[in-house]
Amino acid sequence: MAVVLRYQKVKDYILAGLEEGTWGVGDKIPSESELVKELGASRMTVNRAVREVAELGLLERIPGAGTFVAGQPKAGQLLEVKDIAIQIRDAGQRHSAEVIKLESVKVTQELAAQFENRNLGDLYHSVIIHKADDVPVQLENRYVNPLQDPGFLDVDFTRTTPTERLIAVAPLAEVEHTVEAVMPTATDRKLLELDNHTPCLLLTRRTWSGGNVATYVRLQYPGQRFRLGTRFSYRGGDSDRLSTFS
Amino acid sequence: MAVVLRYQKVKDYILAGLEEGTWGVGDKIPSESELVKELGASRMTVNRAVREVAELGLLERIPGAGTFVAGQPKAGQLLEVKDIAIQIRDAGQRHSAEVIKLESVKVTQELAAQFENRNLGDLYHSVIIHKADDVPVQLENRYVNPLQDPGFLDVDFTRTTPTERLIAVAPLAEVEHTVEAVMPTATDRKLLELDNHTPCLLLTRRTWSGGNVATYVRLQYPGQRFRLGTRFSYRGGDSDRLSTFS
DNA sequence: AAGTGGTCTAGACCACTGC
DNA sequence: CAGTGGTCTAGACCACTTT
Repeated sequence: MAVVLRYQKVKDYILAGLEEGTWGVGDKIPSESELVKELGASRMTVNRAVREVAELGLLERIPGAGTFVAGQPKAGQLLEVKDIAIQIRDAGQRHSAEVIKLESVKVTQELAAQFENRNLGDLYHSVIIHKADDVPVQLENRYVNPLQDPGFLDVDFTRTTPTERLIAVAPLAEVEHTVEAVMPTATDRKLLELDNHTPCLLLTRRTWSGGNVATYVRLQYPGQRFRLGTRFSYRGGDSDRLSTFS
Repeated sequence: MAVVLRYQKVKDYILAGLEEGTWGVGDKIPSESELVKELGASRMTVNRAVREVAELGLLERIPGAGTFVAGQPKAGQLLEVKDIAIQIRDAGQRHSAEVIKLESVKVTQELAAQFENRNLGDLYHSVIIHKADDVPVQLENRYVNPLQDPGFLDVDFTRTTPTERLIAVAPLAEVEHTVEAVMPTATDRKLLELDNHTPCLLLTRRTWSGGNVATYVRLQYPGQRFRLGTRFSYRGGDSDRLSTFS
């Protein structure tokens, strides 16, 4: 028999009540001291349990007043974006990369905006096609702040990925993500070996390190060959990634 | 002066060390008892701090061995999907809904698969266009398990959203999300008032309640008018949603 | 004034790892 | 074996809300 953790028991008690509708949206659930009495755990333990359920977005805690069932729970985190090479290998396929560009470029107005107008000199620019079993699945278009990684242009990106490189070099402090649907440009279409009618998932990411924008990336995934997703359970806690190639 | 919480101080100490590169990827950070000595907090407090940083994906804890700097931190949660009506209102726009269909339908083979083969009778089906200031921004195509909400067909969805309704009726236990890029069908294109060349973001969601699939939804967002995103800071903890209409 | 959540402490026992 | 993280307790003080 598996030993059941005490704070997990308390969490289960609350989650069961929520699922069975013992308390409806907006209702007040038992206070910490009541749960201490009912369940025989210490207050620290009860507090941790309730705090963790609240972090899922299922409860709202109001100091001085009580703990209430939340109306609009977080839908659960979606799209945990991992390094593409790892994603491909996790799916049991062979990752390979083709370096299209690896160069220093002048800062355009758009790039200056993305990098928040710091008076930087040139930027490093890389364009890489990532393939799963020789089929293109991601077009990576990346701009890197040279201050964060002066040696970026000398790396062999058929052997390592820019993501891997930058994590080792510049520990990140902040991340911004955006997802949208786009039609690829003619050049991008050729690189991804697509026909005229296939839309792409465009994932844009900016990362900060030491107060500066470290990198600005545009990741394009062919709509037909790639899907991102998550399955999330409020009970188990751990979510499965469903990043799938189809 | 803001009072600094003790566990927050410990978190900041660790995060600062990670950001400044005091410890590199794979390195062992000070043990809990060392941090207790260095920072003068109790072990419970230190434990909470380290645990929370580890939950961000920045550290890996190995019982008996130590705490180590993780190689591939989670990129941060992306796309917190909220009810469309709230998203639109948060953006300062007026939400309106047009109900295209609200009916009972026979179960097709594809639907049976999505609902995991339970021998259900018919399913409820709704098609709704959500508009921001009278511009269509989401096409919601939803199937509902009648067992979860027998009264679904009688609701006036120009006044409330299906999401809002179902949260009140069927507390959810599990959520699955998928995102991909697609070209809308001719009918969908008309409903969304789009031209021939605009791709859509397709967000598919299934929710479970009491062991059964409660609802299966396909949400289509015109690529040009909608983007989803998040900005996430490891320090502050709270992330900003960037769901934007453009 | 009573109740609530938010935090913190100084101990404790356990299972596990590494030497 | 000593060190590590994982958990738990029984107190405590505080600021706040509700009555």
